[in-house]
Amino acid sequence: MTVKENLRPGGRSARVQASVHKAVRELMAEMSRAEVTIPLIAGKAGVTPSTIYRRWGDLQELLADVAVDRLRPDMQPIDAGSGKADLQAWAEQYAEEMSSGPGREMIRDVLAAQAGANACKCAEYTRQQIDVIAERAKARGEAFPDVDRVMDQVVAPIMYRILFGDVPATKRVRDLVARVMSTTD
Amino acid sequence: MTVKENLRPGGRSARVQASVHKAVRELMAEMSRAEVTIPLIAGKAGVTPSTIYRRWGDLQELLADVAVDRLRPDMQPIDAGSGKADLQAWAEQYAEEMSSGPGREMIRDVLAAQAGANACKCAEYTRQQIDVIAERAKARGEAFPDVDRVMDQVVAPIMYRILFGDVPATKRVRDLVARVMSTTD
DNA sequence: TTATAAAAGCAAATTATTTGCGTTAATAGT
DNA sequence: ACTATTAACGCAAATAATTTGCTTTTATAA
Repeated sequence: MTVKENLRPGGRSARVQASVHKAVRELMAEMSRAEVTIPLIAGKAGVTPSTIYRRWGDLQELLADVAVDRLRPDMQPIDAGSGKADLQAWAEQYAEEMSSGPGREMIRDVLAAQAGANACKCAEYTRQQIDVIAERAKARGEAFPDVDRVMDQVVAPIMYRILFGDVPATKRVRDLVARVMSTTD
Repeated sequence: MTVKENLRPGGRSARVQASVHKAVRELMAEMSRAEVTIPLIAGKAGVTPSTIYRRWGDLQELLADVAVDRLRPDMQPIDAGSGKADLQAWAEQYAEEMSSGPGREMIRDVLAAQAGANACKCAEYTRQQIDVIAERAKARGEAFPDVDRVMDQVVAPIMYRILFGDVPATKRVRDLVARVMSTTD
């Protein structure tokens, strides 16, 4: 039994959404963000511009919708043997991905949209990844800091630097992890 | 002696910039952001739309330019008697201002723009405020954490929550300050 | 199978953006 | 103080994006 998304007549399944998302991803790969327009996307997706305008409102909302999709982690954090090693490996990869050109653009797209729901989803994805690491550590019998604490002391500083300044260096990420793992409270 | 901004002929002083900024501020006060357009701003500022397009490129860059201006602190952090009290008072006010409706919009405008320079400026303003608090504490002979540390453990978590989720509660802000002031390194 | 309603297509109307060219005004050099 | 120079601005035409009214299509409910 498939899940029905629309409970009323007129539901249009996900065909348009899928082809529009695909068109956005492809266009963003082959040209600069400033050159991507809704008529262009519509043409590539085989739909009318007005369909996109009515469904997403404007380009920013559409880009945010696509970006949050691409920001969803596609795998579990790797198991590096201990909670600290897991968190360190995860944080380094996170910092690298998010500070890359495409990573930065996706974050910007998500934050630039009016609807705040997309940004919340991103934070939720991150939190879930850390949750996995925390649960694994607890299952091993290790001490592991509260997830909120990790969000505050590791994730937030990494993201702040990416958004408001430079790329966080690997050493700095390691320091952040070391600090949160060393403090008892 | 006034500082010359343009070293070549043709410099146009700051008249247009001032009137356009003023028009943006006034329009943003009386209508929603989605309704503000460049032709509207141009009309109110008494300039031609093409002037704005040529000077700022697009609406986002203009809004970012105005926002970073408004985000500049207009006074020194208040002196509450001690480094910890200073930082606590400052952090609470910062969190409140930035999580307010206008505050969120200004941050979004700054981050949504392509040019990263505006975002850097914002972080620089914040860092300067904390610098003042730190210097004052040192002048009193108090211990005070490194400014980078305060950025990581107080400013970044506040901003992360504002951008990616809920409004940070006062209690949480106080906890962040208490933690950074208690750890030796 | 049929009725219904949400979403999509189409095209005209509106609005925003770009661009070429003439004009204005700030500075450099005399 | 005067003139030459050049960047920025105004204007208007051309182009492109967005909105909107109406029709058609299609997924679901009955």
